[in-house]
Amino acid sequence: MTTARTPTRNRGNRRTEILDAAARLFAARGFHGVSIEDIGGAVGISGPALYRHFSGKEALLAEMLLGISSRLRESAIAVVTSSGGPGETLDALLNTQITFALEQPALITVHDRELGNVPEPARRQIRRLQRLYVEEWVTVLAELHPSCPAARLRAATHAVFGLLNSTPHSAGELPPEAMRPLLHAMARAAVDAAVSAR
Amino acid sequence: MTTARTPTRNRGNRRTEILDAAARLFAARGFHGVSIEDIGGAVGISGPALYRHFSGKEALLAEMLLGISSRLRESAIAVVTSSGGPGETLDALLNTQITFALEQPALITVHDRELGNVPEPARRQIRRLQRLYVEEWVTVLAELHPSCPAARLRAATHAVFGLLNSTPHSAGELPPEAMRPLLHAMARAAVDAAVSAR
DNA sequence: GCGAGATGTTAGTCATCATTAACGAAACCG
DNA sequence: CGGTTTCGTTAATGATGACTAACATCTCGC
Repeated sequence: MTTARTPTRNRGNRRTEILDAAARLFAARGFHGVSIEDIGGAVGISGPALYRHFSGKEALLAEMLLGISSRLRESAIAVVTSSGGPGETLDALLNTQITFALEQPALITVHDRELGNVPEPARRQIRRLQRLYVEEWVTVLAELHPSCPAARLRAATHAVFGLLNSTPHSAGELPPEAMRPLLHAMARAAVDAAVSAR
Repeated sequence: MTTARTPTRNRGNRRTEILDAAARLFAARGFHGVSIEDIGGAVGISGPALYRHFSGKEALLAEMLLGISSRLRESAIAVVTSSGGPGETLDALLNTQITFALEQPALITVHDRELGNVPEPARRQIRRLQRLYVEEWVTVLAELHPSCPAARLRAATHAVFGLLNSTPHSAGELPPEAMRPLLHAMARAAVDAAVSAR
């Protein structure tokens, strides 16, 4: 069984290793504040070796953001198609977003800062995925309160994302086991307040 | 009345004009994504003329962030020292932060993204002001619910900032007159949920 | 009117950086 | 084994960009 080992040593691992390191660096210093040399150094190879894995720095960023957007959207679809009432679905959406925010703060940071540095073919696609993700939330919220105008629901959704994605700022204040229920309670209360018209 | 005109033409206006333009550019493309030439161009002068007003690009950023942090903190102090019960004080804090977030989205964006690019003498001072601003909030929240541990209050405060500072993302979804009460209601509900122990 | 300071300008300079070139070595395929 | 692919390496190369120098101009105080 020759395929039992690793086909061509570690195929694909280097790519994701690079993407992870780059995400951390981009989150800390911004896309233009990180050099190709920095990224290579972070994974033990040096400089232009990156071009064996990515066609360029912008392509690397594009793949990173595309990956994040797709994963978020896919998890939202999984949640929405499976569960029961809109209240439970909302809680499940909150949970997946909270998990993501707590486990991948660097990706969260990069995701909402660096879209402007993605070149045009990919940028549109990322925006599309982000929009679709928001619409999953808006749909659930609309079921929960049909009389609320969609624009208000969209604004509320963005505000909740802001709340949940604050984790990079409050890093270390509380352990994740305490952070998770706190964020859930706050977000749920915020949503309910947004949706109860005034 | 020679002083009725403008002393030395427009003393000080150029500086703030530059700071405003730079804030917009930094918010859009990040500190390293904006050149000195870009900033000069945005105010009608070209390139190295900036060095007549600031000692360098980093000094410009430092002054920008220092200004933001000071203004936020001063407004918080004004609110806290003036008003009545903790509930009213919290609402007043929310209102000033919402005003800032709605009127100066670029400053909000730069404020929580670019601290890492400020050189060391100033960075410490900015961090100090940010911490003090958070502590104003925490103090008010503690009055509102003394049994809640301070770490939880701090985490909740950061989460509320994330919610309120989401305005750059939801730009255009709702007019500011609708955005303001929505943000207030959501934030207040989130705070109350955070503070009611579980 | 005139020297000074404030405010610009354009033309270097010197780093940094993304990207390419040219070249090596290990692993796999036959 | 021999050859090809994969994954690295260390030099260029070419742009870009922060900052400095040398040189106007304009206003103001006198």
